[in-house]
Amino acid sequence: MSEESTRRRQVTIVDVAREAGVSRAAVSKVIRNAAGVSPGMRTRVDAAIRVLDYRPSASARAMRGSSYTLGLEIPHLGNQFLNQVIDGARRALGQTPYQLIIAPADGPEYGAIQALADRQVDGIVAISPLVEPAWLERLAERVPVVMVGRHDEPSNYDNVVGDDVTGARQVMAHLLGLGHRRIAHLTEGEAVTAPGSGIPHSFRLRAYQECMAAAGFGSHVQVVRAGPLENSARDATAALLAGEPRPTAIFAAHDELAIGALAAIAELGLTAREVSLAGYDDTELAAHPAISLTSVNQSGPEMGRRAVTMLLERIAGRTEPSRCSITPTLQVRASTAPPPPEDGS
Amino acid sequence: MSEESTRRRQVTIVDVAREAGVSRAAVSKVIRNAAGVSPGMRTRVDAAIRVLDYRPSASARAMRGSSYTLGLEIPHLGNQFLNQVIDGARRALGQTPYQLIIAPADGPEYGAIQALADRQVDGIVAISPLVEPAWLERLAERVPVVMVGRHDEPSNYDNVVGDDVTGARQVMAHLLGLGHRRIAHLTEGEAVTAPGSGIPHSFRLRAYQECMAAAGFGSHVQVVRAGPLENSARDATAALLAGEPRPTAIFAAHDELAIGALAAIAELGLTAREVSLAGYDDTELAAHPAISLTSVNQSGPEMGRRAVTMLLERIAGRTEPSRCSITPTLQVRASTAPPPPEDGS
DNA sequence: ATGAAAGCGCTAACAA
DNA sequence: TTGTTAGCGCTTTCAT
Repeated sequence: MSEESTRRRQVTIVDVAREAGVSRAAVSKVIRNAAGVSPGMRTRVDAAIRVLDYRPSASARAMRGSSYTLGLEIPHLGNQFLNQVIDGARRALGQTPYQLIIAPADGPEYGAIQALADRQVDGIVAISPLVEPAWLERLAERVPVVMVGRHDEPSNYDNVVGDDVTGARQVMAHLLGLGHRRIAHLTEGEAVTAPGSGIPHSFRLRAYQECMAAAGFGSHVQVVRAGPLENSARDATAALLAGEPRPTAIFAAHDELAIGALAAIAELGLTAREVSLAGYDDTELAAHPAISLTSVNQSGPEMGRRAVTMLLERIAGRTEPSRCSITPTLQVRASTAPPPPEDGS
Repeated sequence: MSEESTRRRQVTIVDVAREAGVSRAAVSKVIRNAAGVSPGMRTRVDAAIRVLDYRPSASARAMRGSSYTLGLEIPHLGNQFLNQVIDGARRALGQTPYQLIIAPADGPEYGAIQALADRQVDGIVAISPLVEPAWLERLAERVPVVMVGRHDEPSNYDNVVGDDVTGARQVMAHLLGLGHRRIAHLTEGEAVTAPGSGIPHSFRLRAYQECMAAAGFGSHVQVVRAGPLENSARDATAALLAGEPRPTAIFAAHDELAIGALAAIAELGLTAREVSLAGYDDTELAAHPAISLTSVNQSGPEMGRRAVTMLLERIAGRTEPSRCSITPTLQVRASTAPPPPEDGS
């Protein structure tokens, strides 16, 4: 009659306390490694925990103290660079009692970030979201937040960024040094590159424009934009390469765009000798012999590690905002080469 | 003296009840869309919720009912195919009240899956973990579980798999049809391909062996294994291609291995005319012109969608196990071609 | 249709 | 050092 084997009742701290012949508080102290427990007590409780296969309820814990959970929001899955950041974050958590959970967004990240907060995570790492800084400031009053990849000047949260101006300048110096004059920049939509948005792409774009102007090629500035769709970068590049005069080099604002551009280049049967291509992020694929993409390494794992470190500091009590900027380095590969000799020269 | 602007007290259901001039129970009913609330009540409560910017605490809800959270465990980030599965799962959740969170594992997945259970998720999607089926059965007694990518015969949980035998046979029929005789198989370690493990790779390996034998090339069976390290597939392939006689085709057990193999092939300056290459999963990259990899499409998004659907059914009360097998289709691309003419013929 | 009250599993004062 | 107890915010009978 009773639902016998269907759903066993959960083992709680009370069961452990009874099994070990101690109080609930004692068990609580043991599982939190809190002070004030005798070795004997600890031994007995640990034994009871093992016997009963007890698992503390994160929800119940969250109601009184911490959930021992850190939430990480990403704009979308499948971006290799972001995966590196996440991996760095995960490793940094190492032997801490915290568990990392990831909330993937799609489009405006408010929902995913809010969902993490609703779940009483002890802290949030938000990666490059399009959310309003003011909104984040408010959220950060309630829960520790570290933002990765935005050049904001937050007062309630921390941020970790790459030095995008330096990175972009390295690319441009490399391309200009090879002799390129008609260098195009492939980036994302206007919303993402708007000056003052604080988004890395806006800094890379500006640096591109400034380098072109400084080299005296301001009139050759050509900005191409890819939308969020699958083959957008590929199509945009195909259109770019069909125009006259064709650029001799393309600086893509990140590797994913570059891979898309490479598809267009490959489809036209062109090589680095005709069109040079540089990316940003130095993802795993960039090093692949079939791709061999010149790219800027801003060490994603390190960014993830730093983000978690800062978040743990905040959880531990720090309230002054902290910033961290990572200096990138250029990885030169086969996708960039000197331009072909000028036509009619 | 009091901590004024530092940390505002959280808005609770009590605040909403007071603001709306109703009871806590009434508010609870409204936020759950439960029956027995008058339109007027609903209106007033909704208004109060908006005014106070109230967010229900998932932890508190989890203690009495659901957490409205579904957990998804993946063996590791960065696998494009798994990302497709996740994306399918995320979309399937669509307008349901459930939020998807992801727990990345590394190595044995017990920890990540357990972490999700500890957090009182309402259900778990586990992707191809190396965990003992018996362990999962026990867990599934306490929380709804759907397993993706293992050919188990579970009694307490559901599973979603691709038809790996059919997929592998399609690859082999294609390669044999092109005239290949010395076909090697690149796969993962012994633990993953052990017969009876239920892991897809074991089925793909077996199908490879059987197809070779059936075609009369049993003596040409050559299984190469890649470890978990970065360039393992690349190195293993390089060693394979250095041997004599060199195989004319390689069937990689999944695209990631194939991409690694391609690196070795490209480094030797070889093309599809010398060495054909086929993968499995038909990831985005396989379609890239610079890669153009023949691969088996088992529609990851559909697998994710199905997994979530089944999980929601279980949450709704189903207890009989359910299975779902997805039929794959072969995508032929430029990486496979007829073998070169036999030496000394 | 609405409200009162018990209690989910845990932590943190405080008492012993 | 150990135990007692009061909640955390919510859902859910059960009255009204």
